[in-house]
Amino acid sequence: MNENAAVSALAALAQEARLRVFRTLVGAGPTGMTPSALAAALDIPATTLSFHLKELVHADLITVERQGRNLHYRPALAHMNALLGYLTDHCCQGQACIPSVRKRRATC
Amino acid sequence: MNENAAVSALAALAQEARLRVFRTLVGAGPTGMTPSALAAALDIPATTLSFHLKELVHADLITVERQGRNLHYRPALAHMNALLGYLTDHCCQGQACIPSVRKRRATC
DNA sequence: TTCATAGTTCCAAGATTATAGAACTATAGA
DNA sequence: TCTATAGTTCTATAATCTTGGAACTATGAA
Repeated sequence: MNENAAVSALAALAQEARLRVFRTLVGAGPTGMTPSALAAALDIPATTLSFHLKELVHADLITVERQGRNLHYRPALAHMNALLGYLTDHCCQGQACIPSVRKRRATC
Repeated sequence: MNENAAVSALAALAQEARLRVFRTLVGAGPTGMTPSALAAALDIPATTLSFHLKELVHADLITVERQGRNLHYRPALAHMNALLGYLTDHCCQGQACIPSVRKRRATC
């Protein structure tokens, strides 16, 4: 994860609808969710949702796979974790994390 | 850290100049840095820098304190760690972190 | 006071992002 | 092939963000 990728991923998550989409996909687990299920769950018009899904795909935070007539979107947890790693590295640079966080993070 | 605060913090970091400012402040340690030092280090015009610093302050990611004629900006590490905690919680929801990340995160 | 330095706010322009209807593409089933 | 369903792309509009010069505010020193 470099600076550009980090900015892209952060920008993708820095929007209420997209953060909700991502969180919902994470909650859905490895099966993923179709756009129609997401649209119903989050009450977002199909075209708007499609726009946001594309943003998340471009930022490598979710993946998509077709199964018959449906698409399945899934969270790219490895990339999300790479982002967390990048932020962790650059928030701790030159000093220790504050203890409360070191503890909470280890229980993840 | 709630959804709104997370979106604000993510948006504040989702911009190349601001991410660099934040990283530079983290690197500077507890003394912080003045806007002129930041402007020199990052080659950003004063007005543009001031705009970005305000965004970061509004997102609670940095703090500012006047000392005589100078201002000292410092990273708000607790808030940054709260953001990481929020993201960690919502990326791991319902399933374990992938192992490689659990390891790396614990060494932070 | 007066001046210089540090930094901000004001402002206008340009660029980017978000929203959602209409039209289009792809797939499965009859 | 024809039709219905799933989803996307096209398009226009509105909103928001970014940039940086000019003018302004605040502080310390002479």
